[in-house]
Amino acid sequence: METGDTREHLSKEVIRMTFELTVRLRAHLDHTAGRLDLTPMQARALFVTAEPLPMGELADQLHCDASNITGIVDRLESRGLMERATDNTDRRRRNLVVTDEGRAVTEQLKAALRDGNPVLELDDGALETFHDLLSRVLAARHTSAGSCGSA
Amino acid sequence: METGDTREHLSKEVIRMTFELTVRLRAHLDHTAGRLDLTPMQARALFVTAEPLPMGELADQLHCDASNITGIVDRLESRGLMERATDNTDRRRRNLVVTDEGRAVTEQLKAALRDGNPVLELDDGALETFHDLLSRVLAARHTSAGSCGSA
DNA sequence: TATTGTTATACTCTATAACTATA
DNA sequence: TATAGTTATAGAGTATAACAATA
Repeated sequence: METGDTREHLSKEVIRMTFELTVRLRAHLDHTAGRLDLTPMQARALFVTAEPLPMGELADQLHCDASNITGIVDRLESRGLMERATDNTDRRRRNLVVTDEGRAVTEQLKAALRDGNPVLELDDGALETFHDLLSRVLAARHTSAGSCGSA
Repeated sequence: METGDTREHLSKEVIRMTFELTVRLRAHLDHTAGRLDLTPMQARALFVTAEPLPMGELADQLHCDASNITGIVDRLESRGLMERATDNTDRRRRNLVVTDEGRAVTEQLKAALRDGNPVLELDDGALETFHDLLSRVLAARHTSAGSCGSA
């Protein structure tokens, strides 16, 4: 058996499993968000907006077009979970700020996300190893098709 | 420092990172699918339908309501990538079968999914460890909110 | 009576393009 | 002229409920 074949086989398996993990974690997030009366995108927006940030940056972090953010934030704002603050240094910008209620919901979301998360079934040692591997994977720069670039 | 605190801290970090990984892999899948003129759900349907399977089972695997499958399969069928076959043992069922062209597209998809996948940046040893950990995570049964159960 | 898949409905997400207001 | 955000639009995903065909 050649090393290339092993790597090839291993890669295919890992691709399949990361796909499966992604599907499962996505279902977990969607379900958890639903229990808090949040759509998946609303939950992700809250999750990501720890510090005030302009709308375009939220679009980047959520990997979607800026035009979508308007509606998503509209709905969060109408529920009092988020607000648009004006930026005095550049009055085109609207800085998104999570309200107190929004922060409370976000904390509920994070707690609920821990319950039933399959990753946390791992014992301490394995969890630590998993942590290290994730750090390395996430540290790697996006290569060809990482983000929604044109190319 | 107590063990519980370490575990707690580690858990939070791992949750945050799996969330980030999920977002990134999802963007990667969506972008890759788009390059093959597939919507994300169409890509997932093809990915999952290696063996013929009834529509309800596809709904389960895709974690969505059965009513959505009709439209998704309609569009795949109109492109000649998938077909509805009648099941002679139970004529209510329609078994989904990927056509030759559908299989070709699926192979393209899988190959494209490997390119630029951040997980494959890992070296052989780390990849193997990651493989083992994923196996353990995926083997764990869904607990509270794993699937879209009522509860 | 229960199950498989469809249809109808209403809402959300999605990208594209054209627009406003700032810079 | 370029950028941040909005609006309009059309297509796709989403769950719910009511329905047909079959079991």
